[in-house]
Parts: sequence; structure tokens; C-alpha cells
Amino acid sequence: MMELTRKGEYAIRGIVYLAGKPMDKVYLLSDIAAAVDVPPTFLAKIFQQFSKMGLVKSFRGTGGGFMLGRAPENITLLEVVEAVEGPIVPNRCVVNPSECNRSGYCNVHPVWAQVQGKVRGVLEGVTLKELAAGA
Amino acid sequence: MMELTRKGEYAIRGIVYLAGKPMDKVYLLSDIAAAVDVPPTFLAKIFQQFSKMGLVKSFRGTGGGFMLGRAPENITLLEVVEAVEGPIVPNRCVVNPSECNRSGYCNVHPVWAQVQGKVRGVLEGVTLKELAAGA
DNA sequence: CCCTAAAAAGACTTTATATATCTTTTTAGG
DNA sequence: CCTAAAAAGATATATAAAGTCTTTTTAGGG
Repeated sequence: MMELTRKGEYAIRGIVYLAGKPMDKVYLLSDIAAAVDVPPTFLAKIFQQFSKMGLVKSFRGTGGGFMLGRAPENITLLEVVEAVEGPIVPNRCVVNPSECNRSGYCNVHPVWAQVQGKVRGVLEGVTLKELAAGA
Repeated sequence: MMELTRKGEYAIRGIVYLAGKPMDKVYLLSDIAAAVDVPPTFLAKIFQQFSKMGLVKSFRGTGGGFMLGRAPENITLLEVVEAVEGPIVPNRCVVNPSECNRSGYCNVHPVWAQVQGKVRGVLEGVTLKELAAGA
């Protein structure tokens, strides 16, 4: 339960790889994919999402590729995970309390809210810089 | 991400319902299912799993049904969730570190371990008695 | 201007998992 | 031995994850 998908796993690998490289250079998607052992077409989709959120910058055409959008110490693991997996929601009732119960309220609700808070807290406390260190 | 499945949701509803009832009586699966608005055949599967883990006791034949296996203050939400969803594992590498990386170790690993610990901690701190209170 | 390299976008396929349902079997009471 | 109920197993359907393919856009270099 609560398992990260491949997509999330790949996303982390890919961006952590970038975070461990000099920031002002551009890297080919195909090279990143090979380095972190992820299907290139799949990683392409992931990096497109990153690009939309500003986590990476993309450059098209000859000499193109990707670079980190911000300094690695300013990107948290939470952002990376939520960029590709969507928000962390242990139960849909956390988003939409009407899903909670026919009766409108249930005692489990606050538990899920607490779970959500803890998980987000942990992931928010980790930066790409830390993750890339010594890699 | 990290979303409880329907199965988990139904499981909680079903067993919390039982927890809110006098403990020494037997309840028909069909009645429980109707009360908590869950497909009866599906709830049957869930309660079979509960039964194997001792969370509920089952009685077959005429006059049969289900009752809580232990006092509700001695059953945690963690047990309920893990009974039907399996262990809480934010990333498979937490279970099997060889999945972690080609290189054997990665910096993300301890983060997932921490997430796992926090989530389990929250769920372990909640009992069925609390969840059933005032329901 | 054209050719080539690269990412973006979208459609599509395949596989796995979640969500059920149905049928048959076992168990127990009356 | 008849009926009520859960157990077990097989099967069906739907949704989402995982991955691929094709076409389009963008940019640089001759």
C-alpha cells in the first residue's frame, strides 16, 4: 500500500541525476535515460511534466536537452513526487469530504489528514542537493 | 498518490461498524454490507481476510455471521489497513534494498523508510474504539 | 533555405491491478 | 435432510500503470 509508481521512481532517478551534475550545462534525454536505466520514451514524458512545472528547463533542436530549473537545494522531493504523481492524498475524502460518509462526517477523516501532513512533511524536508550528494 | 483503495475504505467501514456494536453478538454479512453501503460479495472477501488474521471471528451456518475478534480498543487502524492492503511500503526498495539502485545504495532509501515509519505510527495510534465512538 | 537534431504532443498498445460477481463447497442449526 | 450462512475458487470487467510509436514543433549549422 501507498507505493510509489515506476513513474515516480523514474522521475526521482532522472532529476537526481541532473542535480548531481554541473547545473549550467544541458543534458540529452537519451543520455540521462541511459544513465539512470529508464526507458527513454517514458522518461521523456516525465521530463515534459517537470518542464511545465519549472523543475527543469528544456531546449529543443540541435544542441538541445535538459537542465535543472532551479538550484538543487531549492527543489524538494515533495515537489518532484507531486509533479508526476499528483498530490499526496491517502484517501479521497481528504480532498472532498463529501466522499467521507453518507452521514457527512467520519472519525477516520482526521487520521488521513494527519497521514498526509506527515508524509508531505518528510518529503518537503529533503532537497535534491542532499539526494544527489555523493552519487 | 498513496491512495487507499476501495477495498481498504470498505474494510475500515465494515469493521468500524462492528466495533460500534455490542461485541458479543453475531452480525450478518449482508446486514453489515447494507449498513455501510458496500457490495456484499466484496465485503465477504474482505471479512474472510479479517477472519484469517483474527480481527473478526466468523460463524458458519444458520445463525452465523461475524463478530469482532478482539476488543475494539485493542485493534489499531494499522492492523485493519495492513490486513487488506498488505504492508505499508512507500517504495519497494524499503523491502528489498537490492531494488534500490544498480550501485547498491541510494540516498532516497532512508527517506522512504522514514515515510513508512511516520505513516505506520499514525495508524498504529488509532484504535477501532476511537473510530467507532459516536458513530 | 534546407537539413538534421532534439524535445513536445498526442495517439495508441500492452500489462497489471482494482473492483467486483458468480458458482460451488463447507459448516452448522433445526 | 433441509436451510442458512460463510469459505473458497473461478471468472469477468474496469481502470490505471507502463511503455511505445508517430507526427509536430523548434533550433542550429551548413
